[in-house]
Amino acid sequence: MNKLERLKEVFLFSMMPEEQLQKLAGFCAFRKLKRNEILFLDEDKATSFYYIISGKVKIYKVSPAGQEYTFEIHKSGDIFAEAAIFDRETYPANSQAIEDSELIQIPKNDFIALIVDSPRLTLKIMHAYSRRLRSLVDMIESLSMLDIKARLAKYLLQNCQTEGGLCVFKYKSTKKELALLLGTIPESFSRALKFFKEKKIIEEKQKKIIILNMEKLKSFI
Amino acid sequence: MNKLERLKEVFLFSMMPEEQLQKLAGFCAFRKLKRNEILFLDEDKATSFYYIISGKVKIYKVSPAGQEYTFEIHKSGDIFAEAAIFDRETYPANSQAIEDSELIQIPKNDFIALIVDSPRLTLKIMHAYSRRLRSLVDMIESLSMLDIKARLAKYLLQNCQTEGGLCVFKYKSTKKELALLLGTIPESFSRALKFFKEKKIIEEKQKKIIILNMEKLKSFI
DNA sequence: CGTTGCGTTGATCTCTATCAAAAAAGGTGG
DNA sequence: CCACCTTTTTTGATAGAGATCAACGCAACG
Repeated sequence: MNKLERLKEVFLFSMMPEEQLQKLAGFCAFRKLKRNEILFLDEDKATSFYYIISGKVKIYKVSPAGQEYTFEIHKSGDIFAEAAIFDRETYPANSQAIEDSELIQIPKNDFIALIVDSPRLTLKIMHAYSRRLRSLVDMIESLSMLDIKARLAKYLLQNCQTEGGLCVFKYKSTKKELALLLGTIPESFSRALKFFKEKKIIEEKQKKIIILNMEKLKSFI
Repeated sequence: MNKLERLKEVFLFSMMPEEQLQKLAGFCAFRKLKRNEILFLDEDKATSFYYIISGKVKIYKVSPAGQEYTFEIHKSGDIFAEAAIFDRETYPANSQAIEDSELIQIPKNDFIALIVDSPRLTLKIMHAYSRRLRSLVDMIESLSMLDIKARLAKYLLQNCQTEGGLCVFKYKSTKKELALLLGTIPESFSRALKFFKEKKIIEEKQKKIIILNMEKLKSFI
């Protein structure tokens, strides 16, 4: 997979026009970190932010007494130190790889320049942000208001696609990941699926879930 | 409350510099809608987006057969039709007040102009978005990983302020709202508070929660 | 003083995480 | 293609967290 393709997988960049993406590819860098390698230290000048392709990176502080406190552990798919892009001049904490990791490093100033002299890009990014905000708020609502069956029903209805008159949801990964995405565990997820299958509301084939009765499914939300 | 103050309450605008906010106040409009009044129709030119001060507004479509389907019901505090700001030329659905409502109407083009010729504003807005994204992701993690006590502990630790050597969390609204914010109900929230009070980890005074033992509180996360 | 809304407490019941184990699905090598 | 092993998924039994329902204390307020 080349640089450009990898960049497109990062949510923040996924809606960027091709032209800008190529510029971005021009100044971003791919970096590999060995386990325990330090990425940056507290108070270092914040020149870049990062996207994790693989591995894990922790963000931590060390107290005057030498006590270490970990704030966050970022994993593959995360963007981090991005606060540095928009406000801070220095990093607010230390960062160290806790596994061998691969990162994309994006220099802050080049990125800001890219944004600033391209209103269209700005709007695209804002739009991407808006959509993401909306979907996160939606997820929070679901988690706090709905039980597992309802969350599953909602998820299927929101993510299905019509295919030969039928609504089908296809997934690539494992059911375990779907379960986690819905804020539950594989066992409970399996039981929720079973529930709808027994009621003939859905049907499973390989890695497809076919919705047989959308109205009934909706009624569980 | 004047126009400017009201605007500051809208998250999207809350981090805008005063100067720009005043411009915004110059071209936004306050509108009142009677129950059942139509705000815009599907395919109408999308000239504005809206913030709801009070009331409820639904977004809906009508099928060729005359069947109506409601997509969303927006309530006070929501921004809506904001997709229109960033990508679309026309509204993607109809919108109608389902209660008497009051809205702030923000013309899209004026708003875009405000953004576009002010890179600093752009960055501010992006920064605000970033922070909000982060906090929402954090909330999702909490909801799916932590029990009520842990969520309360985390929330208090994240939102407390030092005051005379003590860490204090002050709230303005009701406990009911705090409960909902933590994804639970007043009864359970009250029990969680009681749990920490009995353990002498926190103390309540009026609308303040005083953290007596931060270490112990942390240990519940 | 009644009334109204908020907060707390108690009793109960449901949902779902957990633990344990079986079943099914995928690989792998012969 | 089959036997074997690993991983994923399902099923069952159990326990615990938290929602629900009901009732009461309490303050603000007309």
